[in-house]
Amino acid sequence: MRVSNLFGKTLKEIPAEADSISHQLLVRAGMIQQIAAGIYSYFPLGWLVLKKIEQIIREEMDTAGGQELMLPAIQPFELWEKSGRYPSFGKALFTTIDRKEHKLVFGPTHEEVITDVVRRHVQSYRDLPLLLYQIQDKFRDEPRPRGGLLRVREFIMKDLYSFHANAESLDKTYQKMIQAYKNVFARCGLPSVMVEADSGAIGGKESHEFMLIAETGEDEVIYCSTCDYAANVEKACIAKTKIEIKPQLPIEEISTPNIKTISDVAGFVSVSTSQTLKAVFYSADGELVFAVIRGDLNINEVKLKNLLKATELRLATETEVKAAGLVAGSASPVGLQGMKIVADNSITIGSNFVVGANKPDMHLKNVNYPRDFNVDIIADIATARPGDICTKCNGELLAQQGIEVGHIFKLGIFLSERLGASFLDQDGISRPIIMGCYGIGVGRLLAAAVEQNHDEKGIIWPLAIAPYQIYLCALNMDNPDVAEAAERLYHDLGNANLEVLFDDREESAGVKFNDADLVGIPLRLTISPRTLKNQSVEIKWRREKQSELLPLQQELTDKIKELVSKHRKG
RNA sequence: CGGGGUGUAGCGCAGUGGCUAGCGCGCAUGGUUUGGGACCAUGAGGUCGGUGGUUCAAAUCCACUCACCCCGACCA
Repeated sequence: MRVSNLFGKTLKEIPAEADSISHQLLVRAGMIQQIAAGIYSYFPLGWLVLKKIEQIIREEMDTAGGQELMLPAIQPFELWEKSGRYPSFGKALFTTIDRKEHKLVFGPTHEEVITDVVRRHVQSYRDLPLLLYQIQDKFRDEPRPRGGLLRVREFIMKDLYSFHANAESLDKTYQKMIQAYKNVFARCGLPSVMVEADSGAIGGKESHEFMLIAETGEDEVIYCSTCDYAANVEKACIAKTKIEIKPQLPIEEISTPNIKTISDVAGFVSVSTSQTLKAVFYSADGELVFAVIRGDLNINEVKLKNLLKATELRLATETEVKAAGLVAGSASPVGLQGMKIVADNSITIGSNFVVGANKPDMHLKNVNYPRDFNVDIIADIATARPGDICTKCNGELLAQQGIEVGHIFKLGIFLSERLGASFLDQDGISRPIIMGCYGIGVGRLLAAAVEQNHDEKGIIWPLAIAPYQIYLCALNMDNPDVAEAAERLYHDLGNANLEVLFDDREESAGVKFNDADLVGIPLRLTISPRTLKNQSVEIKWRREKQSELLPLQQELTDKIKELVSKHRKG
């Protein structure tokens, strides 16, 4: 492709709307353009990258036994009523009504449709297992799209759905997909980490996410400094520090004027925060819930939400708290009635706690569970933090920001049961099909690649997903010798099946070099009167500072081809 | 949905009631340049987000409204 013909212009200035690095660079490089909040067009350079990522994904899915198909973007709302997932998607589910007043959904994902497809075609265990995938546009009416391509409403996603006669078969495929995902990210040249994950609205039991580590990531990854444990903070478990259990002392009421926070209370009574209990109030689908946890820990709202099987969980408002007769800052599970109490299991690790007294400016000392209060549910609802202890090996946990680019789930049978997808087993008994699903956000992966690979000049594409492998930069195109040598090289490189973006514009060297750096093509070749004087071309990798001269001769294209393939392997 | 912000040329911005709405980038034409975003000259390009109001007079003041961005809520 010649730059003089390429659709899409580079920009010198940072677009006002773009905040994240990847958004700024992708717009400045002329790769994407926003048309509405969270809705983008892909221009040729951006689309080329996307197609390369898609191709790598396709090859890995095919290798893993997947078959690609295409599913409708618009789906009947009834499918979502049947699956029962309508409430958990809530307003993100984008619906419309056709001329016959029939309610339709723009697919936010395709489990419902694919299950319906499979339901009609699978009758026997002999038809299983089955791995079907699609790469296409989906739409979620996100409350707040942000960060350019990092969180959009219309997005391209690869989803593979697997169908099984038994759990072993699902396990086998799940492992295969883990390997396929690792291959995909490795082949893209993007280091990834796999972490244990919460399965969220999608449902299901076991679930893992694939993250690209980047400072700007929205997700927090907790990982162990010594073993291989890694989990999304939403899911991560910690070994709660043991505290010596002392003989239980009688409860004592103490005056604590104007003392509300845990650290103030602990300081006032001269105990560590781990000898206090913290109370937090939530509204779970409208019901007030009293959550209690040891004072040195924080509540993990995702764990709490899952535990309560709540669709909506938020902190209770001040008004709601007052109306329930609770005293913020001095609340206590002791003597509390008329509301659900959920406790973190840390309240059993410790003794003689300091808690609120349910009276203003008063606290209680020496409170012990279960001697002094009862709870409705006791479970792990604590948030992991860096510095906490790993449950697997007692190592120290650390945290990093990551961008979620893939998520895989063992769905089980809840969808196939609800949608009536069953098969006859060897004994002629009808059973629900066991399912798994495996997604990759293709556009987000592209953006995450930029977040991970850039410098102050622009993007630095990994070779495997770069829109072109080579940026051929001809300086002084009005010089016939330059023009001729550049045209010949462009032609030869093309014949050697190298992907070349040929900057044939009559622009100054600075403009061309800056554009080359901005667009981020891995290898730059420069031809100019200066290089021709030496019968050579200049060659420079985008990631490196140094350039070198290669002699302009017959073997040049072979030499470049070799460099490119060596770079790809290295 | 709550809080904050921004809408003026393709892009980035200036313009707080008064003449024909400006500047930079980009674009067009001509010329001089030519290894890290060159220079000179000339030129094209505007429903000032929209609607309604106040006024002799509105990009500018008021009301409503729409869009976009940021923080939070939310989020495979």
